[in-house]
Amino acid sequence: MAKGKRAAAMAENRAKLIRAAREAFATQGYADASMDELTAAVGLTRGALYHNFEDKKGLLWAVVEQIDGEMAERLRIVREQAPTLWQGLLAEGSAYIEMALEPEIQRIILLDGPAVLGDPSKWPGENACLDITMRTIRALIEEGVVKPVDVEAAGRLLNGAALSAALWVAAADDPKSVLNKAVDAFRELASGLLRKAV
Amino acid sequence: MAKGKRAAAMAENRAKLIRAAREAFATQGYADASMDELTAAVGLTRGALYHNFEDKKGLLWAVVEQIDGEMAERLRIVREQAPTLWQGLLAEGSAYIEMALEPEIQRIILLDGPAVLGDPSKWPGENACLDITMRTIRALIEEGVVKPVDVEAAGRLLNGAALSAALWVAAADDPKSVLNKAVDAFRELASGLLRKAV
DNA sequence: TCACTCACATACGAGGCGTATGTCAATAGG
DNA sequence: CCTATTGACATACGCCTCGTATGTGAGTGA
Repeated sequence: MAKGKRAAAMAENRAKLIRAAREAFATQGYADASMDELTAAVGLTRGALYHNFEDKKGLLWAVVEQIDGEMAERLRIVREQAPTLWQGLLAEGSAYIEMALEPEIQRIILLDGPAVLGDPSKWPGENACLDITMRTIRALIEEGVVKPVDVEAAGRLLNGAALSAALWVAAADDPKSVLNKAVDAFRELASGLLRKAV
Repeated sequence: MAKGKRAAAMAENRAKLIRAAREAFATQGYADASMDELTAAVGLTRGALYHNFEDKKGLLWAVVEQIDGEMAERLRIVREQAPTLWQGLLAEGSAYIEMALEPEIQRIILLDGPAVLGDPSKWPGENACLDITMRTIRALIEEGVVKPVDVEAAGRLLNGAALSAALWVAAADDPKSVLNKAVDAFRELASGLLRKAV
């Protein structure tokens, strides 16, 4: 029964490397993160890295997948706690904007990810955040609350608006007041999807 | 009067390097563009590069400034040709989406630029595109066509939506039909800013 | 004509990535 | 219980790239 000993150790090391990579990529950026330092920080060498992952890019893939999954889960919870679908959509947008304030998400998911791995919409897990937004919009159209727009188009543009807002807020000198303006503007834009004005 | 001989040659070489950099950065991406190859392609060495620009990043700055200026000029023309301000705003958005189809703009301005140089809103020239959008929105508010929203917030979110749409279109298998959907959705979202629905 | 400047080339060192090779513990089989 | 094999990881090497320090020759002013 001592069969899983090596597999367990390997999973442990994979997790350690991903944890270290999240830290390094978030603080130094992908390009400036040294694989030697990163692996040494958790008591390993680059040997472990190239054995567990394809290459440096492969490690970024793993990190991105993990963070993306966490974000999707958080958005799901926010949406489900809202009293109506429409308010859920708005809450999702706000939550997304606020999440992008976190340096880890901002740097890895919003900046380096697209630059290194290409268009996020083609990431495996298919950008779980977008998926959730689209599902909500589809339901709202069926409810008759939202105009019969193209679901994917609306979802992507809403996400893009939220993303832009997030980057703006993150770079602002006074994030708090800017955050309010951004969320307000997001709601105004989103209301353009409504069948009739509120 | 043969005073400008060296200065003229220098300006020439600067231009050549920027041209080569636009080509290299657009096709290979910033990280994978070799400065040796890039300079050799125009008959120079890295010596010229580090003399004319601060470093590799400095060359990217120069390229970004040039492209940004061109984009702003194109958007200005589009806006001025529209019959009304509101239609000008929509036309700007569409034009922006279409511009992001160009690999050069997509790769350099939308992907590598933010990742390497940081938040575009803090670029010198202050992101001329955004500036134009904001001016238009301000005018529309004064006309009473648009709700009294925060100008910067609305401008940024609109730009973000357009950018997202552009990346989507660029990565699509069928850019043409996707472009239509994207532009439609953009108009719907933008209409959320209107004082009364159209 | 001569000294000086400066735009650019050349030479050098440091560091990073990817791969080929080595090593030792964990398993499987007899 | 002993041995062979696997596989996870470490070590060592080569190649490339960036940035800088130094060299050089054409242009410039007196």
